[in-house]
Amino acid sequence: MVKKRTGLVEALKEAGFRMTPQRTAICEALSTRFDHPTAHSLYEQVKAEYSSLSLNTVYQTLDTLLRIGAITSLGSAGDDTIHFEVNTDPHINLACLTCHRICDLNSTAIQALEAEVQEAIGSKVLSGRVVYYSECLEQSDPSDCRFNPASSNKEGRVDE
Amino acid sequence: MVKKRTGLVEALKEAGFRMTPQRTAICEALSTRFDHPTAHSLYEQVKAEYSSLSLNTVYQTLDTLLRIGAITSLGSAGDDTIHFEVNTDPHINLACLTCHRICDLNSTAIQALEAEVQEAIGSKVLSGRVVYYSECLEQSDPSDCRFNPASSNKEGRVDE
DNA sequence: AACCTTTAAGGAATGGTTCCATTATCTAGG
DNA sequence: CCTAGATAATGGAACCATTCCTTAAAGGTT
Repeated sequence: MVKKRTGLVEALKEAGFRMTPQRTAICEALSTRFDHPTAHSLYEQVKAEYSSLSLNTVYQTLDTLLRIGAITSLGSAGDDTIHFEVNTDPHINLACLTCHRICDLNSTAIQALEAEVQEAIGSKVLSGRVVYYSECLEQSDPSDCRFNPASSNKEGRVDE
Repeated sequence: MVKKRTGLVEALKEAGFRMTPQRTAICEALSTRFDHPTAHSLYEQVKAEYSSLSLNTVYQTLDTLLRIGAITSLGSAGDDTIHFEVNTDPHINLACLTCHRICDLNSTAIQALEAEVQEAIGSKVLSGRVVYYSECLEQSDPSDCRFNPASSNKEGRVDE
């Protein structure tokens, strides 16, 4: 049972940003794939639809979404590129340092964690990254990730 | 009451790595400062002692320490450079997106979090990053970070 | 002390991300 | 509708943290 996300487009509009076909397409792409995309992978995906799309536009849109808190940044998964998180529900991320995929892990403890943070600082928490690193495989075939939902975690989701 | 850290030098030796003056100096530098240094800031610090030190050596040593789990990587604090964590006790990191400093926050919930991770995956957890982002200041003077231990958190430690 | 292997140094290369100038596009106001 | 003013997209150049490569310089072992 995959939860439908609140629209990124709506979030941009509410924050007072102009809507353009590119932004709409990027938001669509973000909301349809349940992985942890990089700027480049999004670019490739949306460029299929808008051949004139600039990589720069993807970076700008991601930055805008970050600033309004609609997405978060998870940093690198051992591949020196930034992975983004579209699922804003509090959860743990498991990153594999071999295949560089990240999957979500539901957590009950993380609510308490965020409460601790909120209490410790006066100002508002803008975003958070909770990532644990491991090796999901002995072999190096990414299609066989041991973090895969099929093997250990019904609700986990795997990305590239 | 600051806890004395287990030696990084010893960890390297135990892992079978050769000791060199440079590595020793870098480990010393890491263990004496209680912040979340970047490769460059370590380089500047140790270069004062070893003028011939190469930035490359710092990167290599940090990578080695990462691989044996003696330190962890926290990623960027909004400044597009990697900050390292020398305190391997489980804790929360608070990063300020204005002044790019990170401080530690003791947490009780984080033990439960790591237990959840350990249970979810079969393989060993290599490292983790638990970072929350906020703005510590209205004004932009880094010396006045609201995350500063003096103001809110006795055990917090602030870095650049 | 000699040998083999690991490490340091220096500099060049890489590549993700950002910056800049120009052109196109959106939205509000007339 | 049309126009004006502001925001966004594009393309390409620039940036800079990090990595790669090659050579010279130690470690540590027999």
